[in-house]
Amino acid sequence: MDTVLLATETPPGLAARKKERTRQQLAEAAAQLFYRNGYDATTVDDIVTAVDVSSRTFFRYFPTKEDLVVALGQTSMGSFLDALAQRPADEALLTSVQRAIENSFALSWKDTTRVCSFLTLLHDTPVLRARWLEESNHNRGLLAGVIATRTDGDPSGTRSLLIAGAIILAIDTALQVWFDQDDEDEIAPFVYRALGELTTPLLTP
Amino acid sequence: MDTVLLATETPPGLAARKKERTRQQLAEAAAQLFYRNGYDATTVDDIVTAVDVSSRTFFRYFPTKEDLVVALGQTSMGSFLDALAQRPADEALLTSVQRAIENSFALSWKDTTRVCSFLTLLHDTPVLRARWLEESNHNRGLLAGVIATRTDGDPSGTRSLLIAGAIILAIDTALQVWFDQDDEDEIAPFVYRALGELTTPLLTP
DNA sequence: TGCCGCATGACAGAAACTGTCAAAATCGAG
DNA sequence: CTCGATTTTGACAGTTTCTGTCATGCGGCA
Repeated sequence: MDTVLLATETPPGLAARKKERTRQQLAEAAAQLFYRNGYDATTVDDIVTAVDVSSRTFFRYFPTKEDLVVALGQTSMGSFLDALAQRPADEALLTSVQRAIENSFALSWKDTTRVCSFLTLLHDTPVLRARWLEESNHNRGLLAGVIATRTDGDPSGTRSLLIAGAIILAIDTALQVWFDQDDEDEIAPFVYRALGELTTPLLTP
Repeated sequence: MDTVLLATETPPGLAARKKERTRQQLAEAAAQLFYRNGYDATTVDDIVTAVDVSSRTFFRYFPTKEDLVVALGQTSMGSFLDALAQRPADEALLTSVQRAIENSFALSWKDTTRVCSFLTLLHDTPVLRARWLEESNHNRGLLAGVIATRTDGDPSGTRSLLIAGAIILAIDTALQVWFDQDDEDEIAPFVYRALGELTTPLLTP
């Protein structure tokens, strides 16, 4: 059954490579057009013309035009969740989160100009902001699951959802603050500072 | 200049009343159709047919089909912000928020079936969830402004945004938890409980 | 080489919008 | 009440996103 793969360079066949290549081309062409002309002003037709595929093919790769942007912003949330899940459960959650970030998001955040371009796109395209928030909302559910296993609590209980939401919130807020005062500082410190705020009560009784 | 208005019953002219009436009719017809058939399955044509106006007119009242749902969910966020702004600045923020809620959201939350219908709509229509989150995100900015004036901090500083975000987060989470275990309990206690959680650190260092 | 499967392209069409312009209703003044 | 100005509406054409369908063709495999 299993063929021995020594040259794992390109495990899948030629067709699969071509497919992945087309996907990348679409994403890249779209990114350039979006950053140059804006999201709304860029039609799917513009994108497929640049890559020379049919518009029907585009929608086979990306269910909607918005999904294309989600793919662009694909920070490594999956890696983050994996990394977090593998931290020891008795470690302080803040520490676990920081360590997990170092092995996942931190890499994407190195490319500040890329992050800046992406945040600009979100900044002045309400529909994309909405889509991204929905993505964050989805991730919140996943994160709540991981957190619940650490405290063997209810993944859909108030506490888990609140903590997960707060972590996502801190990250998003940090990115926004970093973006607003756009010196070319590193992003990570902003995030760690925002996460640090969560160790103090947000409301005083 | 000013004509003396004794019968302030209907200050604006006949046209304005008619306009408002059409708006209400559109909203109500849409609500029924959405709740009955779902959001996606309901076309703008269905809605305008029910009210007997042209589809072009619909888009003069609501920029998009989504905005119609936002109007349906119009909880009194404006009232909440006003009420909060008028609380004494030296009062504990949690208390201020609770009092402000009592005079704004609490009223809308009385109609649990209505809230339930709306949350159901959000639950199984991703695009509406996204839109609603964007709305929440906008409100977060406004709330951060009010909070900043109390602590004379920076409205777009990390702390203000974080606190505002956490409050919105607590409310949304409470609504979701209430919705998931749908006994016909009152909503307010869920919200107050979630807000109470914010008085303890969400992360331990 | 020759067959199979899947990706692609070329349609046609639904549905959400938008611009434009003429008809109709409302309003304000005489 | 009438007339003209302003506003609201409807009709129409057009763009854009997105979907179903079906025939063509390329890559994979014997």
